[in-house]
Amino acid sequence: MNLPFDPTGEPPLAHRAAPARSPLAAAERAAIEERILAPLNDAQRRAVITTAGPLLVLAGAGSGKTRVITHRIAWLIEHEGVAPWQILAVTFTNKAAAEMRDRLYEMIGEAARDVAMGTFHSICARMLRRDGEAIGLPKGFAIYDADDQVRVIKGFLKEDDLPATGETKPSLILGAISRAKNDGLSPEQMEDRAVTHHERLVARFARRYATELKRLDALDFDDLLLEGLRLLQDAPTVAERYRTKWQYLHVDEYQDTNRIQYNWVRELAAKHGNLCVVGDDDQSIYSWRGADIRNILDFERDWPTAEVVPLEQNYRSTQTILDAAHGVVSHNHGRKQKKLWTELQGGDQIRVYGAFDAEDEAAWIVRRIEEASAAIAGRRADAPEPVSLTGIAILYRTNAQSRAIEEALLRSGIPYQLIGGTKFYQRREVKDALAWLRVLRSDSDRISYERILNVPPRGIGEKTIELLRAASDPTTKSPDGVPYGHVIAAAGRGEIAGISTRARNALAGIADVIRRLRDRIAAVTLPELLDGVYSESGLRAHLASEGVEGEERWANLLELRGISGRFIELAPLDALDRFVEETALVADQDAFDGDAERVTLITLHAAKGLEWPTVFIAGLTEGLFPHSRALMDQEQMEEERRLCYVGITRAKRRLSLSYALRRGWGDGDGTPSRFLAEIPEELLDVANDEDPRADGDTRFGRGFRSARAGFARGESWREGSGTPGAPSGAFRPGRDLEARRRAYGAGARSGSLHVPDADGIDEAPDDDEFLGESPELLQPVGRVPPWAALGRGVGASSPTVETPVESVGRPRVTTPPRPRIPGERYFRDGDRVLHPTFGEGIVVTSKLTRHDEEVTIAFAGSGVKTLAASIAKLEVQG
DNA sequence: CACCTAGTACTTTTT
DNA sequence: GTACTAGGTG
Repeated sequence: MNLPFDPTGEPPLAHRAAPARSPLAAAERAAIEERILAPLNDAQRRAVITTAGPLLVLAGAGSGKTRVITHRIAWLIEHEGVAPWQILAVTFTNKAAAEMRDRLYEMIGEAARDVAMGTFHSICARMLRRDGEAIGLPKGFAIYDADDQVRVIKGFLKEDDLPATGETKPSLILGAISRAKNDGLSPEQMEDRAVTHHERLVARFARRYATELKRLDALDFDDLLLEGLRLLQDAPTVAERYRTKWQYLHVDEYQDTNRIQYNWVRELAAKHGNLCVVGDDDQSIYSWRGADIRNILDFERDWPTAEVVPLEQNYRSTQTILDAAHGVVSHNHGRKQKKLWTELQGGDQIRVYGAFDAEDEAAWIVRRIEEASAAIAGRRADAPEPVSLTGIAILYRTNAQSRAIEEALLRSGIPYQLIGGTKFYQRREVKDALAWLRVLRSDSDRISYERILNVPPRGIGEKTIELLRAASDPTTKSPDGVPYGHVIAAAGRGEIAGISTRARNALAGIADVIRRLRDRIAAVTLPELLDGVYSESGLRAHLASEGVEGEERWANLLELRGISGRFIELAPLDALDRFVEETALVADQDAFDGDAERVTLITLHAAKGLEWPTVFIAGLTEGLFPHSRALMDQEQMEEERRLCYVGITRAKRRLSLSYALRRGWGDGDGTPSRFLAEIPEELLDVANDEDPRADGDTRFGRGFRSARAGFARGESWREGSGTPGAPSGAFRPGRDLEARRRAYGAGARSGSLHVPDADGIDEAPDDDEFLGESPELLQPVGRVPPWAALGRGVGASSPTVETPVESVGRPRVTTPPRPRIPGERYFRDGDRVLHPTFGEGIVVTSKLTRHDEEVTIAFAGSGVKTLAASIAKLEVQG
């Protein structure tokens, strides 16, 4: 999380003139010029010193755009004498903003703190927090995420007795509402334009949704932008203040801005026109979120005096990688013609592997990583360069693909960090705790109240909630409705008929807890407030009685408490506000740690803006990547292609592309992706080219060469041309495929040694032929618990484990307990531990929190868990 | 009212 | 393989 900056505050909003610019001595000036401009090429330099008026920087992948923005800001401050707080930089993620601030800090020191930086969402949120009242917004509005939104819609569906599936699926309705909002349509306009039955239905929901959010004092993500824009349009005094304050505007990833964001920027820049946007039309991958690629394509039309600076020298990748990326993206139409170049001629060929299935694919990736990291230990003389795990990333199209890869990594003991997936702030217990905090700030936030009412279970069920809701809804007596918090207090006093005694007592208890916690807010720190929430809400006791799952959740709550400590310098009420706000706006990517000695697992979308020496892209089959939803649509297909371009250009030195001939449930038919066919063949090193269909097996995709030839002839595949889920019995893969699957497949998973596969084929593999082909494949997997080497560091030899696997979970040796020293970690990386339920595991890492130690453990059968040492009954094994 | 089970439907990407 | 739902039981 990016620590406090106040977009409006220090220095105060009241307009101040820029500090009087004392004329710089010539020598001083020359020194600044040298320091800021010397590291730049000609084009970058031009972008940095062009400070007045509109500027479009067309920055190809890896061409140093972040560097241009930071140097430009440094230039503005040091050379042009602009005050830091007169500069605004909008980035795509909070992480990017934090990084930019760090880099700027290195260049110019303390002044970096005062530059306004953040995402569109976070900047708007803070402006609205401060000035929202000017357009009638409540001071303490809540920010609703996808989960909260779904709850609102589900409430409607319940009222109407409609199913939450099919055409009234909440996410579908919300998607339609969001699109309309981003197109600037009001619910009324939606209704007017609705033609189909479904459009009318969505329009009605949109109207209801808007009314309801207003009543709940809540804004969703779209509202933050819309209201942010409205603030600039409808509150002239406020708008004028911001326009005067922010004299120099920067927008990164401009190709991914939507219409609302575009208008917001235009409003801010209206007066001075000092607007620098940086982007690359080839990297536009968010049209589904309303991003409008025309914003960048038409910039010169919108700002006729704009200067345009193309950055075409790439500093990141080898020529081979750039040629591959260009090979793919040049199949798109309507792009700004450009071709990146690099001084790094040549480079390793791009490896391509056609795997049997997703497990085989993951295993292949793991082997390549092991090979490369063996080079660190100096085991491989021919290794090109040592590789650290920090420098390796595995990219994929959908989050679901991470599972197979995670399992393979876990098995081989390679540490990894997963970006995305189930996010910390979306976990149930974390959201529950945050709901408690939100409730403390607001009487209206019904969604949050309903979240906490029965967590832990207090005998408040659907019926009670219905009564509460009815009491809260507008009536003739109270046309605006009654705030939910008041209703709860009233119900606790027995003023609402029909509520059971049990529920009534529970509600009185909740009202009482809320009252007590509210009294305490101003007097205690945020972590202490959370302690109060945990104990008085009963959350803590509840989790303690929930066994192992409870431990894990409790660990998350401790983590949340730890995070809340970052706001400790602020006044308690502000700290609460900021904490609740920022936890609502954190992005996945914000969790990425670029220094951790771990392999990174990440979606292609989230990988934008990042880079690694070694990159794997997995799942390159038709239907998965390009995704099936793009197969019929030219525009969407082009976006998939840009996504592929983004993926390829993340790699600095080595790139591997892989696909699986057979995938599970419907995500692709196993035909190698057309993107593979679009890369010039001489750049590729095809490790495996089997074509099961040549043997008449239609359960698999075509082989690489056959597919390539097919694409060259203009053939196309549609989803389903393979036959995933074909009737069993037809399954007759070539024996080498079968053997590979056996070596890597189900039988080796998660410590259980032998599971007959789903097809019932359970004959002995033809080991001889198999071993002859690649002897290492049978090695540890399937013979020893695969997780045996966990936590021992990469490149270390796997320890021999004599224990038969059947005995896993039973202690063999018991050693005297290790002394517990306060303030020091008790568990060490690599410790073998025993847990009453999860069985045996290896400590991956642990860290101290204020009152406890959180231990991350890889268990044989249950995966990786983080447990609180004080609660979990963990035994260290000898 | 809470918990369990079995059955069903569904899978993009995210601030 | 999972996430969610409905329906039954305690």
